[in-house]
Amino acid sequence: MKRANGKPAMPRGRPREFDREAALERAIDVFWRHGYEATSVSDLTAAMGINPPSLYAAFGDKEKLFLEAVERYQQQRRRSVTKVFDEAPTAKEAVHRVLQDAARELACSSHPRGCLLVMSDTNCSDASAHVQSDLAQRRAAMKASLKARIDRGAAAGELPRGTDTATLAEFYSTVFQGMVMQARDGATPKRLRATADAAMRAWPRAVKRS
Amino acid sequence: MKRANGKPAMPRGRPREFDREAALERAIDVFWRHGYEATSVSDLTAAMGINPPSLYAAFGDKEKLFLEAVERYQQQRRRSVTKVFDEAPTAKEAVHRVLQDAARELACSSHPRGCLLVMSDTNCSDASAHVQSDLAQRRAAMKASLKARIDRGAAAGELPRGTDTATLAEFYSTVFQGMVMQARDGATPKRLRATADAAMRAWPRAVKRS
DNA sequence: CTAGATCTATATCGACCGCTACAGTAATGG
DNA sequence: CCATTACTGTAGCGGTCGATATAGATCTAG
Repeated sequence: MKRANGKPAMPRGRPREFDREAALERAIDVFWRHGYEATSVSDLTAAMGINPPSLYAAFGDKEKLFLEAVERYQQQRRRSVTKVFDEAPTAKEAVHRVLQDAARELACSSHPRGCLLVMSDTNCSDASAHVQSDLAQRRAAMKASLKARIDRGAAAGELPRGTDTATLAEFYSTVFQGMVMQARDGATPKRLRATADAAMRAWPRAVKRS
Repeated sequence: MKRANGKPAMPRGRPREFDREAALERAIDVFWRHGYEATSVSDLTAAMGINPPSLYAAFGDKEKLFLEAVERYQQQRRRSVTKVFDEAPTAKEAVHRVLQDAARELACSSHPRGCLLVMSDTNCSDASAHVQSDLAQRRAAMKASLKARIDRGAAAGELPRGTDTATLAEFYSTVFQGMVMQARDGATPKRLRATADAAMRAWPRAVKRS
């Protein structure tokens, strides 16, 4: 609820001293590294450079902070994927480029390995069921957007008649999630890239027409 | 340190009242469901039907209990996979059958979804680094045994010359781990099977010789 | 039967969890 | 200036964590 017009219209009282967005970025990094449950509020406040009351005033509680971190994280990823989906001339090339980008990003040294949406998926108690279902929805949405891009390619005649695009989307989602785990286990970008290239050999080939 | 000779040679003192192996099976189930860190000793004692001192006397501590559970779990899986590797006539069929078995087992209703070796992989703090490295070694061993089977097929001339068997093994390990995550997200055995079949289309084809 | 060992169950231990009450401080609008 | 507001850091809430001290019960060895 920041100001959006020309006038300052500062909120009353003493303004916040820390940068909310910068703090959120720090929180993303910690959650990315350790997941939701394994990250303590102490870890967060230490990394964000603030005290617990400031965290709770600015973000609500640990769960709201996590969900906001996930939303921000995913906005950035979605932008990148959407760009590839739009620019790639064919569905096959779109999928290939997304996997290649993943191979580079999942083991990039400038941020934690793996994917924030997957990092909190396992090793969780019943207490975080609400968070789990939110993450599951987001993963399902990713799969759906992948299927939509493949369907677009199918409509353009890029795929053999009767190709099961749902299965195809599910397969490449599976490969992506597997690559996340491989990255967690120390796979290099080069190894991940080789895996991505191997996966593309499963793309349906047009039956020879003669 | 049980007796191994003919004589009873009972250990001194009051014998344990609960069945150690049955309790371990219960522990496997709980760890399988929630992973290592997210499982509390209270969860374990409740499921095993024993009290904390009995657990610590019989298994050492939570970490030793987990490692023993993992070892027992993996022995069973290894036996199944080894059988398939030995019986399948070709490497391709071996890999296909392992993935098909996984599709059935990962979403089987008679036990928790997913794979115990993967369930504790994410969402973990630095405190369990020792456990993490143990699990990573086991996953690496699985990948190595897969590569060994593929190499055997390559030696038998089943694969095109110059095929990168390491990449092939890594790709199918990636698919398996991805299937684990899909199973966690509610994929049915039928959907997993479709994904496994899709993955087999990436198997190298012999170049036409004309 | 006694001595010794190890089981059982209860009742904690200190440490940390997510979270907040409190007091002091600093910036605002009027 | 004052009154209001919401920040700041400290200190601590009830609860749970992994792990144990303790005491009584129950087994074997001699």
